[in-house]
Amino acid sequence: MRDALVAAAFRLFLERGYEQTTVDDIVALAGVGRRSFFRYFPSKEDVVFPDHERCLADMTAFLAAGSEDDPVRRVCDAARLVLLMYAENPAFSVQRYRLTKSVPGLRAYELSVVWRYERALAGFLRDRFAGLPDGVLRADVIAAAVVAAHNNALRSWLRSDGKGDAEAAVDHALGHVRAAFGAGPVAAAGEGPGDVVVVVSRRGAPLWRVVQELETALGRG
Amino acid sequence: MRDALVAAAFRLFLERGYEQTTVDDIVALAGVGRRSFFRYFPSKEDVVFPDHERCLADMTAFLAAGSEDDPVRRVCDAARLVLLMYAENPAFSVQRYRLTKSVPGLRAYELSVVWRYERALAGFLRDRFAGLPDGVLRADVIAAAVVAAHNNALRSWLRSDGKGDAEAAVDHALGHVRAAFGAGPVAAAGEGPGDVVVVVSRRGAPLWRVVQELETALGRG
DNA sequence: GTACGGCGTGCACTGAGTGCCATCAGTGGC
DNA sequence: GCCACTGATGGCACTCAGTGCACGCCGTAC
Repeated sequence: MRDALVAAAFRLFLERGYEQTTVDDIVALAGVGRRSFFRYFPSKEDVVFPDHERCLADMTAFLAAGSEDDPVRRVCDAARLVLLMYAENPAFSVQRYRLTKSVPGLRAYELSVVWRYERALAGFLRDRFAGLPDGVLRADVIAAAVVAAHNNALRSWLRSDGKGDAEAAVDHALGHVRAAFGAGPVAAAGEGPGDVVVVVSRRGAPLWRVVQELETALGRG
Repeated sequence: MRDALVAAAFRLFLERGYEQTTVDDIVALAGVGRRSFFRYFPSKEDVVFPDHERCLADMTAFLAAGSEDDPVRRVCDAARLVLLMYAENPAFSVQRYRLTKSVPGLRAYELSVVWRYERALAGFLRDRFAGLPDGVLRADVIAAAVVAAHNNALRSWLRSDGKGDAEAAVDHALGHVRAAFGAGPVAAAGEGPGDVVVVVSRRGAPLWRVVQELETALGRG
């Protein structure tokens, strides 16, 4: 029933446009009652993004489950889950992309979906950075950067009709973020019994990362 | 007339909530015709953000006007314009913040407004980075980071009822972004013999002192 | 058979947003 | 004084998304 509604909706959206299609048209084509539509989709916009709810749950679970040394890497991996969802069904994703690009209402709705992903990532980072100076700020900024990089790669893949290697593009884009925020000092040696800590860093490395490494080395993580 | 509508709308929104207030209620209180409301505000949500259109135009003009050596600095300055708009009328901004925080529909609308700011910043950076490798990606990521940092500072200022120094908070937040992205990738990669910094610290040394030393060593006073 | 809970459906209603036309003030030309 | 013209406003009717409610259908338990 859900699938039938989605199929009918997309057929009409592509045929005559999103705003020119009423919910009555959709349910008529799908052969179900109008009231049932709103049982499966809280709004007309939701039928365009039928799988984001599940994907968001997957991401939340992924973040809650594993723990890695580098939270930035973990968050990048979480973002990749979204790409995988899009890549599961390239034809559908490309159609939807064209739709959302041209309909302001859908673009606004997509923003709120992306926002929820971003908040999930930021929440994870906030926990990891708790106690660090400006931890919340860093978490928010890194989450925004990860989402922006991911979306940049995703959108160019969608613009090319799903041709090309989406995973490689996203990896490349996220690599930039990790270079800016994730790759900190080359080394930090402070684990030994002595009372001296040595940190080696490249010039231009992000200060936050250096400080984080320092704190760990100094025993304040 | 615009102002009268905004005033009436906010009075009712605060009194009985956004969703419990109909457009008819607003125009009745303002003493104007219902049709006139939609002449001034394309939707009920727009009355909550009556000055963003102007602010967006200001930002676009600001970006189009001046040219500075460092595009990242320019973009950060542009973001400050938004803060200034909020700071112009702290009481109103705080009220609106409470409203948008608690009403999902308004939060979604705000996202689309923020998105337009972000696209303005990203567009500026895309022009400046045109031709550079991954220029578009870099532009999008930096714009997102700037917006996230700005919003982080802005929101904590709003949460504190407009007490405290908003400008300082935003400057601090944007400083982090400029620290991460201000020095371009070429400089960050480091060339020449002096691109490695070694810091030696005693365990138990005050962290702020270590950071101070680091900043000096990394060339970021 | 009967009671019950879940699912789909029809109906009526609210409220946002729009198109169309009437009204009215201000303005310039004659 | 009179007449067009223009722009801002108001009123009215309409579409359509979304909701609350109650009804019917069906499979299961007892």
